Amino acid sequence: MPELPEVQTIVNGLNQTICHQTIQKIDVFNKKTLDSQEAKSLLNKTIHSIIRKGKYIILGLEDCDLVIHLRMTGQFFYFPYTHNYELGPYDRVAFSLSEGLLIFRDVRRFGTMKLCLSHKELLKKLGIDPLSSAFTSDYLINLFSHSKTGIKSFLLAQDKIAGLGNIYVDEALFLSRIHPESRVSNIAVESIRGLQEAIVVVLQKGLEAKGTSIGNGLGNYQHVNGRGKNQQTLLVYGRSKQDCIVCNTDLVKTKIAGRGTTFCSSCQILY
DNA sequence: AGTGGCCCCTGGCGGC
DNA sequence: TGCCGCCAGGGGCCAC
Repeated sequence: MPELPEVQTIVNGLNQTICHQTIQKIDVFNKKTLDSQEAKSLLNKTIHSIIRKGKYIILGLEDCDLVIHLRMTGQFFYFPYTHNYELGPYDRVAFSLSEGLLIFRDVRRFGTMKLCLSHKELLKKLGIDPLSSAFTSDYLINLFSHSKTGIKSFLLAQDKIAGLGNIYVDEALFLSRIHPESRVSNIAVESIRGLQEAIVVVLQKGLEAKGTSIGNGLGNYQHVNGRGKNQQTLLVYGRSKQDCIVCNTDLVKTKIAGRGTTFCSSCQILY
């Protein structure tokens, strides 16, 4: 389940491997992942940059952008031609680059690749990047004052803050001691400041651990060079019925805003 | 504006 | 053991 730290880790890995290489051939094994006409027009183009916007990966080509979303199970792997690679059943797109093979693997086939002149038009609805310097507590307080929705759905909405997903939202709400069923307009200003700090802390911690790799199953997040380590130090996500690390109460799992949500009913205050 | 539900998709797992 | 049905979930879309 790639969120901001996972996508950024993948982008970092791609920058170390495929930047400045030219796309010589593309094999599309799943039509919904990448349109075959769009694939054709990518041929002989050089990858000049790889950046992240929210949870999107943008390959900057000479005169266009390839905008990629991994959704749930999208993964990238890179194999230099000195390494013999045999295609697997979940490989959806294979890019033959000048020096190696870039594989897009996606078990559930939710992932998408779209070609456009510039990513700016396609991604214009994305909200603020939570790791940018503009993401301050005053910014968040202002955002909250214009909304009456629940905090869980607010933090998951990519048009407000771009990059948070279910794992880091649950972690940040626990750290800032805010109950996930709280209404944003009711949350005390001091708690919003705490939440802003908590969001940055959980994302940076995830980034340092190279992301969260849950389980060993097919399609679970990996970066270009292996698994992340953040799953080892999660405070609430995936820990329902286990002890809260602060007060020893059993953590609760419910469904809020359509998402599985784990929290401590004792530590986290309902506003 | 907000909310809830459906859809996409498939492996994994709990329950019977 | 074997099978059924549900769950995971990002985001787009639709109805209310």
